[in-house]
Amino acid sequence: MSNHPPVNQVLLGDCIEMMNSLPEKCADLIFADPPYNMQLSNALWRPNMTKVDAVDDHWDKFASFEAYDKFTREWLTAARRVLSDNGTLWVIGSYHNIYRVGAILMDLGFWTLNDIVWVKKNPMPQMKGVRFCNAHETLLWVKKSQTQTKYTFHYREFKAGNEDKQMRSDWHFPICGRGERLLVNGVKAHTTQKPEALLHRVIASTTNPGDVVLDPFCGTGTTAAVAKRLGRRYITIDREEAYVALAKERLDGVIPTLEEPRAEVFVDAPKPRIPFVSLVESGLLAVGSRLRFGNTDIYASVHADGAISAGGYCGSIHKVGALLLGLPNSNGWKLWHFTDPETGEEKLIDALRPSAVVKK
Amino acid sequence: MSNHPPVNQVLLGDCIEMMNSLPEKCADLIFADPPYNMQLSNALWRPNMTKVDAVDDHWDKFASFEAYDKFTREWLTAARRVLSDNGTLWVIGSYHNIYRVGAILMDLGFWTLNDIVWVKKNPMPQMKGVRFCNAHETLLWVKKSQTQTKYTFHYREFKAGNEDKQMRSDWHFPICGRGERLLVNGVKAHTTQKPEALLHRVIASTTNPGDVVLDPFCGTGTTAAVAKRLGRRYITIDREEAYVALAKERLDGVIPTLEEPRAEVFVDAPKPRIPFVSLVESGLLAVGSRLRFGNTDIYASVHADGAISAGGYCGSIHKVGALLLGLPNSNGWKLWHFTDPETGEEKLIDALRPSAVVKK
DNA sequence: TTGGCCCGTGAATCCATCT
DNA sequence: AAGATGGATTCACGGGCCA
Repeated sequence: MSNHPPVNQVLLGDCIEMMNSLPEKCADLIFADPPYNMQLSNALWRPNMTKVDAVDDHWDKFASFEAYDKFTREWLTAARRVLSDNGTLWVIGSYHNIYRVGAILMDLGFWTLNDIVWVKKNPMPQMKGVRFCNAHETLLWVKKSQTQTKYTFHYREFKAGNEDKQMRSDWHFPICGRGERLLVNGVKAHTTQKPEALLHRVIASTTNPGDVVLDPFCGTGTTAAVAKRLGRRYITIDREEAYVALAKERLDGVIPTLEEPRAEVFVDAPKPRIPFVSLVESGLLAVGSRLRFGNTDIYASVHADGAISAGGYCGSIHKVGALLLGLPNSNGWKLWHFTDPETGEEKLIDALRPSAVVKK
Repeated sequence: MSNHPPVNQVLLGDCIEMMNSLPEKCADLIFADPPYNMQLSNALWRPNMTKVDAVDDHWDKFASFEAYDKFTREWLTAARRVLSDNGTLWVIGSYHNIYRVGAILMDLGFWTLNDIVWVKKNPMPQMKGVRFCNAHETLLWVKKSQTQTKYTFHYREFKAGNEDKQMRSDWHFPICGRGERLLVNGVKAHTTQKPEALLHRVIASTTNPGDVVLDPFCGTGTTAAVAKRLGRRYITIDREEAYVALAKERLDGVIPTLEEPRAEVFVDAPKPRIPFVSLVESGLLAVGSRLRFGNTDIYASVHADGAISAGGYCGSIHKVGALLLGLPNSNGWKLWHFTDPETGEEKLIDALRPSAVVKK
């Protein structure tokens, strides 16, 4: 295998073997929708196709849980190897498998960022009236380790797209409907095809354009299709030739929708980081000028080196502010006010930061 | 220990030992809110520079995942012994623990009926903008084994109380706020008190009046309080004397709200905005309160699950109303009147819907 | 009485960079 | 590598105060 991963391809084969043949740390994001076929079918029948009738035949169930756990550990271990050190991983599942997957993720050292519930607008009803209608699925979003500090998350952008409120852990989407669902000879091509809207939120929120998105359980290729549409690269794997063929055909029809470049000024973005002293150096604040602490009677005087003096303390705007507040730390930019020499208005020194950058 | 369980008591002691000292199979329902093993490290400050009052209670400290798993296996094993063969068990948790709990439940032979997501209307925000806002918790509802055939589930009644649509796995309740939260000397008595509305839905949907409800992690006694209010018996355990004393005092103040007997004929039929049961869960309508049918002499009584009984029929506000009118269907919101406890005025229950929406 | 504003607070695995 | 420093970051609801 080359040093460069085979991007924008649908690979045929066992996902564990295929991932192990890819270069290390080549994926920026992994999204996985693994099978969970261990209970409803397997647990009812023994391997020799006799029906399990014992009331508490734990052996059979235990064996199939173990097999599922082994499979899960193996594909997650392979996934971990190909995941970039700044990458994150998503797994989707239902109550049949997600608890086992979640526990194994923790055991392998992954660290949970969020669990997300996909609340279905139109779930399959509960036919027999013996349970609550199962109207959601669960996604786990994890990083490689507790100590990993960097990962991609477009918090600010999704907040802007969500009525200026931070995006929550409950996501509301309809299930994959008739217009979206892939059919082969009039019957659905895959039983658990996921809606593109769900993958859109996953990929758009936790990757950047150009990133490599890996899906080890391709199916109809929804992950790869949304990745391609959003200008990401993809690698996806399935061991069924039929799915590989289907996904390739689907992907051929996907045209990336190019975003225009983002405007320079993001409203509500943090101010540029500048040293406080540059306000003094640039003349925006005169040496010796006075800063009011909040709306109190406490004033600080500005020194030529960017330190300030107030209440008997000399130090940074942050440290002096924190001491006056009795807190371990503070953001001095949001505490101190200067008097605008033109209007006589009192304003936060925070308002001077953009000017200082322009002046540089 | 006697053959009869010590019902309607708050027991002081380790829940594993205490459960092992109870008679076998004495509980019809177990609801457990175990420690979540939150693993918090540093203090968290809000943007307004106040400190988040974190859950740093000693009872939430575990040395490792293994220690937490061992604890979980032990209390679940003890719970299994005291759970009736027709009983079911609920556990609530967050992503910190629920995946481990779920896997262990399966390993012990419990069989999942549903996982339920409690979607919080008003969660604590994500302070640092580095994740999605964690806006839900998860409940697991399980039976003792795959082969268990009998358990209590008031499917029809909750469907009747939910606009004639089957109750789903996503439950929307606000968190336990001021007003409901117990205070001791002005500070919260417990860091993780659960809202009564949540327990109402659990207990009303999966037990019958007179059933024994066991909660091994009593805390402020919410489970027992709701059980008592709904005419169930309770056993609850805590190893902290302070919590036991608090719960006892709380329970002394709880008066059971008696339901009238259910009418013989249950009307079951399909129709739809706010589930009527929300009015009951949120306390806007008391269990057992009476609703007047138009300006007639006919009165209905309200059941804990949102069904009503009147004129010999039990069912939704819509279907019972329709039968009384001799029509195929009706809008129950426009038919039934309640008496405002403050003014003594009769008003349409429709008038309560906005309040319920706000609460939701 | 009512409406508006301010403040407190809730199960939270919650920073980035430089020295 | 660990510690110090700069400075970025929140939503819904209820209660109390004041006009």
